[in-house]
Amino acid sequence: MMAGVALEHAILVSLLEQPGSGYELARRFDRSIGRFWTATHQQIYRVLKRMEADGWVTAEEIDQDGRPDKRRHSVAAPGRAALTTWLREPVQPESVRHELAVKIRGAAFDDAAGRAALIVEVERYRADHEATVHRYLTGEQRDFPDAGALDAGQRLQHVVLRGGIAYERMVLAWLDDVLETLHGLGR
Amino acid sequence: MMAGVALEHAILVSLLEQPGSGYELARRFDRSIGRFWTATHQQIYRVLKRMEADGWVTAEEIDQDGRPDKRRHSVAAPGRAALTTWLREPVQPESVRHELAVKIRGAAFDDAAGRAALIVEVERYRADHEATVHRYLTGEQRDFPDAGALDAGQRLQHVVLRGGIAYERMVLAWLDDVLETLHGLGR
DNA sequence: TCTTGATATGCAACTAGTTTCATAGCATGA
DNA sequence: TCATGCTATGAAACTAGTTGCATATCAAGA
Repeated sequence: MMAGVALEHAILVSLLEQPGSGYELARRFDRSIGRFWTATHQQIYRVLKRMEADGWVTAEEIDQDGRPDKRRHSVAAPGRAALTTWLREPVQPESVRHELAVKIRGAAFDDAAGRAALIVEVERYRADHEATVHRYLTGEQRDFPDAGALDAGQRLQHVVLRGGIAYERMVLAWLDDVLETLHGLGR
Repeated sequence: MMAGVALEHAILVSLLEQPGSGYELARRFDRSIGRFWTATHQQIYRVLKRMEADGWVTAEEIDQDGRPDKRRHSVAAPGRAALTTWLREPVQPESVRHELAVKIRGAAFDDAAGRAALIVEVERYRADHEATVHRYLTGEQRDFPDAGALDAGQRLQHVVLRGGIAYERMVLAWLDDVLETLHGLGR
């Protein structure tokens, strides 16, 4: 296993927090985990299958009524050992793919119509982030109502969520700066 | 060309700002562009070759004394047209791969020794970001000393740099929160 | 002279991630 | 009954990104 390859590890952490099916994991990656690690369901099912073959996770068939059966995965001892090993490796620098920043610098090579279109896009993008921060704040109220009464795992989940909130707020303030700058070019 | 596939476009923007060799592009990706789009030199040379074959960029052999020859690339009309088309496509959400956040949540499933090791890693990580924000601030002073006397391209580069600075400051504040939380678990 | 280090370019093999497509159960409402 | 939509899993093909290697020029210093 290479250092920095973390989808396996993100899945292990998520399954340790709460066992679940591939489908459930995919939804968690769309919400909570997806804040800092994205993955599609295809990728998750593939990696889950590999981890099962390697004995890192076990699966249990669950009959459900009212909906299709599912396979609930749990972390086995070798998976937990692999996670511990990985946890003690040096942290890789975060990698960012920020398309909007490329487009903003690219706007210098487009005309007024292109910059007007970019303003519209930035406003839409801003609305998305506005919605995200509200979702995070609602989740924070729901999951961590009493900051004094949390166990270790909850405190760690909470500090990561606070990071997500701080990130979203920073983005919103920066997008206001971007919009002001873009409007300023027209004057 | 798929939407959201932006290495080509990041290279086009960088070459429009300033023509240069693959090597120079790789250094820019380590510094300025790399703030929001990472790429290794191997990837850059490969994509550059493809863009040259597609007529998006042209290359000119430059004899240098005191160092090896290089091939300076410039954007050709089809490349500029491709960039304009891409600029007007909807902006994809930024994708984040934040390994540290996974490890913080993972620390709930490690022992006290593991958490102590994580604290050391977070401190090292914090020092890296501290150095980065200083580098950005120095670059800001150097490249944008007089905010009133900038052309459109410089203003757009400046607002992206301000985003980088805001991001780094947010990260530093959050890492302080993380360290406090990790220390709090031991008490 | 020999080593180190920066500049400069590139191939080959591998791993990770995305996109498209396919299947199927079951609930709800038109 | 039929369409829609959510739950649930997965294959196959493709594209992007990483890692390891290879090569070469030239400067500076041991």
